[in-house]
Amino acid sequence: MRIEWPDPEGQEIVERLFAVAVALRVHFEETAADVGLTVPQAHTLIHLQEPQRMGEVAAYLRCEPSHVTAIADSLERCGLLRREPDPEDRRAKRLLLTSSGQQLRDRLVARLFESAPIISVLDADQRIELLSLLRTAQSAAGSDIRH
Amino acid sequence: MRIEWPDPEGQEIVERLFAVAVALRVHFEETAADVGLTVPQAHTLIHLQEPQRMGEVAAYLRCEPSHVTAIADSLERCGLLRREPDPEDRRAKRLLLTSSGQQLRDRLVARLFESAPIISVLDADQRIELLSLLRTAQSAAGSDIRH
DNA sequence: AGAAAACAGTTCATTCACTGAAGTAATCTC
DNA sequence: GAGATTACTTCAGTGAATGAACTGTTTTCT
Repeated sequence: MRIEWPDPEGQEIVERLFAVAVALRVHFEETAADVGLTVPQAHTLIHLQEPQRMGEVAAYLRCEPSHVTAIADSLERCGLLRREPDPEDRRAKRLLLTSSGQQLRDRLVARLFESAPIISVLDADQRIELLSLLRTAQSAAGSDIRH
Repeated sequence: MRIEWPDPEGQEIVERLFAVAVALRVHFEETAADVGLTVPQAHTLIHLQEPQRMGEVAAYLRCEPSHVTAIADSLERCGLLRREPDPEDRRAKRLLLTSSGQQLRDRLVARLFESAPIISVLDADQRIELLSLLRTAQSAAGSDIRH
């Protein structure tokens, strides 16, 4: 990013974290495309390990509910999920994966994690160290996956 | 992300890194919006610390050259940059910031770094540790900033 | 030197993710 | 039980991004 900054060490951390973010994003896009999904479709599929109400999916994706309708339409057309009425609230619908949706989700998740950039280079000790730092850093802030 | 996985520690690292990526992305979007820029406009401005050829900017943004034309048009209309002919190749044009573009870039960069999420929670020792891990992890792979 | 190929940027049509407003049906509140 | 709120849908519109066709410039090859 090449940025001037009074605290060069803090700067480098942010730059490198941005680079991590980019690498993960590209990794996600490529993996989704590999299994024939767009990015929002892949995010939705990943989130549907258990059936979820559409509004809940919209909150997860940080988008308008109307957009979830469109994503669900496309995934339903592909036979990857079904809508079912929510037994607790007849206004709401729950999205749930079909068996082929479940299979595709498994493949997607496996590929996403098996070749994730960055961590593969670290040895066991370094991983533990990194994990501990990430836990500390994130203990305050809460966040979700997003495209 | 809630994902089943044989190596729970590796899984948690990847999940947390995804969360970092999301947080940084949101931070970037908000900061860009704060100074009145869209995400691609902000990325372009940041990259123009020195004048760059449009094709070079396209490579940096990982987009088609025709899209850089559109971004440059909008930033030029705002008076933030100028096109100048590349002295070394009359086919090419270089984008360079006007003084108000330079000012806006400085403000943007300052805000981007001053309140970056995650690191602000860590103390000096932890920062050094994190930085060292990031350096190790990224020594192999090269990557750039992207939306 | 001169013709052909490759290249830098632009224009335009189109795609796709996403928003926002209006509508329908079900549930909550008083 | 009337009125407000909520869950999803429909539809029109925005904005980021692509890809093909075009102009002008440089490179390459003989």
